[in-house]
Formats: sequence, structure tokens, C-alpha cells
Amino acid sequence: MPRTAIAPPHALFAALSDPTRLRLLGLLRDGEVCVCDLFGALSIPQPTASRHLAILRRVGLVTVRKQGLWSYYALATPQSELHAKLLESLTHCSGESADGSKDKTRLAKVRKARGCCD
Amino acid sequence: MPRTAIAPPHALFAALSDPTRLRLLGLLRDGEVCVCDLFGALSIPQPTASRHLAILRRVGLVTVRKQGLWSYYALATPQSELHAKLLESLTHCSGESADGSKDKTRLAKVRKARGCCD
DNA sequence: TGATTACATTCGCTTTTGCGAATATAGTTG
DNA sequence: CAACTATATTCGCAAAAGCGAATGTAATCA
Repeated sequence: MPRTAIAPPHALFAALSDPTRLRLLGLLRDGEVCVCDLFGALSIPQPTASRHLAILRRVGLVTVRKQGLWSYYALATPQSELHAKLLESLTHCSGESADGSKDKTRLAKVRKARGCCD
Repeated sequence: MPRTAIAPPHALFAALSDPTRLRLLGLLRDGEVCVCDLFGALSIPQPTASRHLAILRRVGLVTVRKQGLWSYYALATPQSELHAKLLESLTHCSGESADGSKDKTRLAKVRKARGCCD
């Protein structure tokens, strides 16, 4: 799945077919977030977060901005109508066991603790 | 995934993460279709169609109506906002290489040939 | 009842996916 | 340059998904 090609529909759905990736995307809906904050908020190992973010990146759902030692991930601007619809659908993926808002709360907490990311 | 429980978001996306299942759903957008017409139109083995339809059924994306010897599949009415959004997104899944409109053409052809289904 | 038709399920196998652990890379700082 | 930090990638393995082939099941018909 080269960066230059547009991912086929089934690949986009596949990228969204994992709970951890949906949680990551949920945290990105309010703007870009540093990797350390992401895996901190979700309480998952760093390599796990990196691998999932790579999957989202390969299908063009997220973008990275590297600044110094940190990587800031953000939702990509839609490349197709399907992509746009899927972004809309993300709005309805956090109702699950109310943990979407809990993740955001923990993200805020992690950010205040500020162990990294300028 | 019992019929009574609502499938979690990631399970819905997983059900849509296969090209064959997207093609099947594409054929159902205009109304219910008999299994024999479905696998005929897509030129796939009958057990393959049945297995994919079972996956879509288990997450509540399609329903079956059995009439005599035939099974008619149809898109299920949305059970959640996410479900509704995903149905909308199906509209934008036919641009893929094997084109959804070609499948529909072949469905019409298979239906005229009428080897089965009243 | 036995044969046929339409569909569903199971089996054996290969491919893919996800994870933890370890390692690699690349900026940063002393 | 060496040590450190943030992130990415690789490895080995276990679990899951998909497929073709075969088999099971239930309704229909002779």
C-alpha cells in the first residue's frame, strides 16, 4: 500500500476494524496529538501505538508531522467521498462503553503531566 | 456475536473490510436478492457467498427472508447511528476496479436467465 | 419415499493479523 | 562523540480470516 496510491474501500474499512485504532482516531478528532500522549492516554505499549498508527498512515487516514524528537499525528483531510463519510462515522464510535470520553479525559491528564512534547 | 447483541463498531468495520462483501452489499442496495442470483452475478462459488452473507448477518448488516427453497437477503434497517452512516458510505464503494455497476449489470442478466427463484 | 434443488456449514489448509519483546533509527543533549 | 529520548521496525508466535472441497439440511417434487 504505497503512500501515493489511494487505498481501496475494503482497505479503509480494514484499517478501522480494530478497537485500538478506533480509540486512537477518537483522540485525534480534536486536533494533532504527540505519540507519547497517545500511548499514554490509552495505556498501551509504545510499539503497539506506533504499529497501529503506521497502519492508519498507510491507508491515508492520518498524517504525521515530525518536529524535532516528536511525531504529531492528525486526521488526514479526506481524499475521497468515502474517506469523508468514514470520518463522519467516527463520531458514532465512541459511545461504546463510554470509553471514548474517558480516553479524552486521560489524554488531558497525560498532557498536563507533561513528561515530553514541548 | 449473537443476533440479539449489537455489534461493536470495530466489528461492523471488519464486516465491511472484504471486497467480496462490499460487492454483495452493493447488489443489495436496490432491494432484496436471492442467494443464487448473488453468487451468479459475482461469479463466485455458492459456499463462498453463503459464508460472506453469514458474516454480514451476524453483525446485523443484512437480513434473510426465507421463502420455500430460496433465501432472499436485504440490507437491514439501521440499528444505530453508526450503522446508518456506514450504509451511506456504501454509496461510495463502487468506484473500485471491479466496478459496482458491472456487478449490477450482471445481476440483471442473471435474473433474466432465471434458472431459479420464482 | 427417494431424488432434486437451494442454501448452510464443516474441514483442512494457507495467509494475514496482532502482540510482546527486542532491536533499530534519528534527533538531542552533555 | 557518547548517552539519552522519542519513535519506528523486526522477530517469533498464537489467533483469526479466507478459500476450495466436501458434507449437511431442509423444502420441493416425482
